[in-house]
Amino acid sequence: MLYETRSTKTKLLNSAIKLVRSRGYGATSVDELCRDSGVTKGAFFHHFKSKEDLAVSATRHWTEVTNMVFASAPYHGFEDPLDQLIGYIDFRATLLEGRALPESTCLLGTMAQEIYDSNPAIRDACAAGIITHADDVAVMIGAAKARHAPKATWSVESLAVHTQAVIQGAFVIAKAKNDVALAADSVRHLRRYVELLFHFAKED
Amino acid sequence: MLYETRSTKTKLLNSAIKLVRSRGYGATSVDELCRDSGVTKGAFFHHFKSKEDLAVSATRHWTEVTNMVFASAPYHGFEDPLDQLIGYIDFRATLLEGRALPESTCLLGTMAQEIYDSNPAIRDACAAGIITHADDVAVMIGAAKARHAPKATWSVESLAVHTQAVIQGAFVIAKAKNDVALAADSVRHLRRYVELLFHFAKED
DNA sequence: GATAATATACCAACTGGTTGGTACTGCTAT
DNA sequence: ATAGCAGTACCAACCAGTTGGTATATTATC
Repeated sequence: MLYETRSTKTKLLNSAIKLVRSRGYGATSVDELCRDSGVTKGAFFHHFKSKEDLAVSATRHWTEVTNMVFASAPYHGFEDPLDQLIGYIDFRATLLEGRALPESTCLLGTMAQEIYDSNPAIRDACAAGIITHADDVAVMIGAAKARHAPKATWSVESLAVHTQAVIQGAFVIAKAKNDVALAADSVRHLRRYVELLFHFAKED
Repeated sequence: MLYETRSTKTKLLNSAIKLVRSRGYGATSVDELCRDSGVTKGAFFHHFKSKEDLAVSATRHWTEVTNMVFASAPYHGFEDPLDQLIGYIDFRATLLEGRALPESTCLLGTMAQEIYDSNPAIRDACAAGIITHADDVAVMIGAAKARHAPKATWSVESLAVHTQAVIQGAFVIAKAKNDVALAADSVRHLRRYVELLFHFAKED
């Protein structure tokens, strides 16, 4: 086909992810988006009814892409769910290695932080993406708890959400100090927390 | 005095804190700032040479105000630095109670997330504020470590920064899900982490 | 299987409104 | 009276979104 509707749309979605991750939503203009993806403004508004619509679609696109990254990650190979969980955390740490800040951080957290009070549609789309991921983590945590810490009092869901909070917070600190290494530091603390949580449960 | 230069300036700073915390930096216009604080545009640019200048001043103002809040917090009364540290974390949790989201979250984290790649001046001002606070926490952690866990391998500074990362991340998640309670949840996990870290150190 | 009708993809120019910032004027305290 | 403060009017640049139109693709009709 000569009219590449799929590629025009994905080009815009990828530009949105790229630009919003470094400038934020508000500071990314439709014109910039068009320039970056080599698409005209007419084409933009043919595919998306508004800038907000693009943002919502971009969160979905982001969720799909990242889901694939995690689906093919090595930690799924471990038999013990606790090993999987620790493996997941380590995998998150490797995602921070040798990458520049804007390529390391999370689109969803960046946008949510900025628009949570003024744009419910985007905010909810971000929340959905984060929760989808947290639920995947919760499955590992649930299985690990059932096997290694059945009597522990902490909740599976709460710990899963906490893992995401730590990662999001690590990005904020890394951005403020302009240093990705700080994010890896916090992920290491998260790893230790999970280890302590299970190590401790095994003792009694 | 009739020309209240101090109050005009502080009115603008307070409006900046209020509006930026809910809309973000980019989406907060100079006109809105003026409207909210009942100040004219001429007065605005008399006191601040640019919108960016206001933002940098606002981070300093924010740091001063929050420093005073923490300085007068109850946890300083404890003799044992570990009690102080746990008390600090609990105090952070109480700051989340019964407050709406925009009044609970951190100006510095919100701004840093948004402008880190496009506005170094504001970014550095945010980092400075966060680090100032992390350093205060590091003092407690250092004293607690010296008394209760002198042989522990984790670094005082790294843990201090991590406490701030967790709190920042808690805000991001709370914003995405539009629920302050989620932030308190993560702060509780942070408390447990610190407890485990010290409890564990005491055992060997 | 040619043709007409319709739907989709795209484009450049433009619109009304907003942006951060400026120029200039007037007020008020000392 | 003069220096610092506040008010009004304004600007060029930019914003998201619309316009009227063309080019390509798909489908319906014969």
